Amino acid sequence: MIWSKLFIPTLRENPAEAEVPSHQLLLRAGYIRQLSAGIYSYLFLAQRSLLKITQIVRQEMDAIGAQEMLLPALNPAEVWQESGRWDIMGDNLFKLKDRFGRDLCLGMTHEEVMTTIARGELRSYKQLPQIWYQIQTKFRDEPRPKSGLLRVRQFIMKDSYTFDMDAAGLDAAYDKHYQAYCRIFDRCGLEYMVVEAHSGAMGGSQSHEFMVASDAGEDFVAVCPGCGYAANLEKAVAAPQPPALADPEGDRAPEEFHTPGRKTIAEVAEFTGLPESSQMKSLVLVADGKPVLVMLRGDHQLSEAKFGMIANDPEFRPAQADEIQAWFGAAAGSLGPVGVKNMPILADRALEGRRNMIAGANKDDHHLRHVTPGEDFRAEFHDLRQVAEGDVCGKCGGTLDVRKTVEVGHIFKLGYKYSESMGLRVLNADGKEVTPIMGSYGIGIERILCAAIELFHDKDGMILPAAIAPFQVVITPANNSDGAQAEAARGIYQQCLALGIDALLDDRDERPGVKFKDADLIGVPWRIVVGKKLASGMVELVDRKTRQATDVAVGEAPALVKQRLR
RNA sequence: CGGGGCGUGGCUCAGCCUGGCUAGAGCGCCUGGUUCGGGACCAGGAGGUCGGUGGUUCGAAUCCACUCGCCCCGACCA
Repeated sequence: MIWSKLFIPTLRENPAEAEVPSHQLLLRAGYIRQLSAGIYSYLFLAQRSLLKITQIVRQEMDAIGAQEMLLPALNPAEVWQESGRWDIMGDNLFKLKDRFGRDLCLGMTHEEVMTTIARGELRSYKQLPQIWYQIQTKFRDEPRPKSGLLRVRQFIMKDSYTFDMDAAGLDAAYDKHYQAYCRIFDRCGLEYMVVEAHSGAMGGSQSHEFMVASDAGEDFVAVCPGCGYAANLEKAVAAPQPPALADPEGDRAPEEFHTPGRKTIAEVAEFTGLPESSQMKSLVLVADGKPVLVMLRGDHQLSEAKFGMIANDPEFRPAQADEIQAWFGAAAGSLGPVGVKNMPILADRALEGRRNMIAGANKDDHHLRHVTPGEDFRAEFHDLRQVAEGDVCGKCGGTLDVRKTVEVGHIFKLGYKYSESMGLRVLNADGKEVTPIMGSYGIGIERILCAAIELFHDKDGMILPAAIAPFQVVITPANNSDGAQAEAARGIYQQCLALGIDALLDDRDERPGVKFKDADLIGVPWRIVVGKKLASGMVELVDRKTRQATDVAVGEAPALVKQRLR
C-alpha cells in the first residue's frame, strides 16, 4: 500500500496517559486510539496486525478439526442464570435491559451459549466429539482497566469448546489444543511458557496457561530453570525447606512469656532473637460464613487461591478485629493455635514435623514457646503457602524464579459443570443417557500483539515478528522528489507485491529522517532504502531488529526480502 | 470501592501557590520558498467555551464547592 494515502497517525511524543511500552508504542505508532477507559479503537495498522494474528489462530484451529462459528455477543439472562454465572460473575458481567425490561448481558465467554446449542442439537454419541470455536468480541466490566490493551473492557478472544463422551476424549481434545496453542504462539513469534494453572471458579481438573514474561503483566509464575517446572503462583508448589534454625529437641510443654508491644512476626523475631522461621503465623479467615484458623511458618505467605480451594469458598475474607477479639479474647498480634476449640485449624505442610515453635498465646502481649503441631494443637495439614522467589523446586531441588507474565492463552478441562447444570445429554452406545464432558480454551488476540511488543521493542519503536507485523517490508526512497529514486522504489514495491510480500511504499514528501523514524516506530521488520547508491544500481536492505544494512542490487531486493521472511 | 495524581489548541507542557494586560511555548497542521540519509530552515497563517456546573469577587485558567473524565497503586479478576 501507499503510505501517502494511508491514515497512520504517528506521534513524536509519548502520550501522557501511557505507562507500559506496548501502550505507549501502540498509541505513538498510530495503531490505536482510546475512546474511553478500557475501550479502544483499532486503527488501520492494529487491525491489519490483528487480522494476521486471527488468521494464524484460525488456521491452527481448523487444523485440529475445530469448526468456526459466530455466536451472539448479546445474551439473554436466562442461560447465564441456568449456569449460575449470572450471579457468580457479579459486576464483571456487563448487564443491561431491553425496552421491555428483560435482562440481557454481554458475553464474557460463551460456555452457556455453546452448551445451549449443544443440548438442543447433540443427541447421540455418534455426533461426538465436537470442537467448536469462534473469534469474537468479549465484554468485561473490569473494575480497573489498565495498561493499554492488556486489560480492557472490550477485546477479541478466540474461544473454543469441546464436547466429548468421556475423560479420555477430553484428554485428547485438551492435548490437541495444547499443541495447537504452541503452534499458534510459535508462529506469532512469541517467547512463551506453558504453566500449570489454577482452574479457579471455572472448576475442572486440569488447566494450563500460556504466559509471556513481561513486567507489564499481572500474573506471577514460578519457574524452575533446572527442570522446566512452571506454574502459576496461585498453584505453584515448592519443596519444604528446613527452618533457618533447628527446632529445640525434646517433649516440652508450651510456656507463656511476655512480649510487650510485639505484634508482628518481625517484632517477635527481634525480641526473641529467633528467626522468623521458628515462629508460627496465625491468620483468622472467614470462609462460608465460618471462622478458620490458618497456621503458616512465620516467614511464609498464605496463598489465597489455595486456601480458597481448600475452604471451598473463593470469596473468603479476613476476620475483623472485633470478631477476632470475640473468638480469641486477644487481638491479632497475639493469636495462636493452642487451646482453640471453636474453629477448625488448617496448617501448612511446612509445619508438619516441626517442634517447639513460637506462637501467639491468645492473650494480649504474650506468646508461647515450645508449641508443637500435632501435640499442642490438632490441625489439618494442607499446602497453603505461596511460593516465593528462591524457594526450592519440588521436582528437582533447584531454585525457583518468580516471573511477572502476561497471560495470552488458557486451556482447561471444564468437566461437567455446564453440561450438567444446563442439561446436555446424549445417548451412548447402550442407549443410555449420559452427560458429555467439556473443555474450554481461550486466546486473547490483542494480548498476542501486546506481548509481542513488550517482548520486542527498542527506544525507537516496535520490532514485530514478521508474521504479525502489519507490513513485512517498507520501501523508502530517501528523497521521493528525486525521479529516479521514486521510480526505482515503485518498481521494487511492485515486484514485492508480485512475490506476495506485504509491502508498504513510503512515497511521502518527507525528509528521510522522518520516514526512517516512522518505519522504525511502526515495527516493520524489513526496510529497503532507495538512495544515492541507486546510481550504481544498489539499494539498502535494513533489518529492523539488528539494524544491519546490506547493499543489494536493485533487482534482487524483493527476492532477498522474500527469502529472509521464510 | 479505598488511596494518590492529572484535566489549558491535535501532542507534550508552562501559567495557578500570591486573581488583573490580548492565555503562552515547543512539536504537529496550512500556504509560499529553500532543502533532502536519522524527526530541516525561513516567512506568513489557522487553531483554545483553560473538563463541566455553581459560587466568591469590580474582575477567575488561577480561590471555594460540587461534578465528570483519565492515569497510577490497592481491592477485584475467564
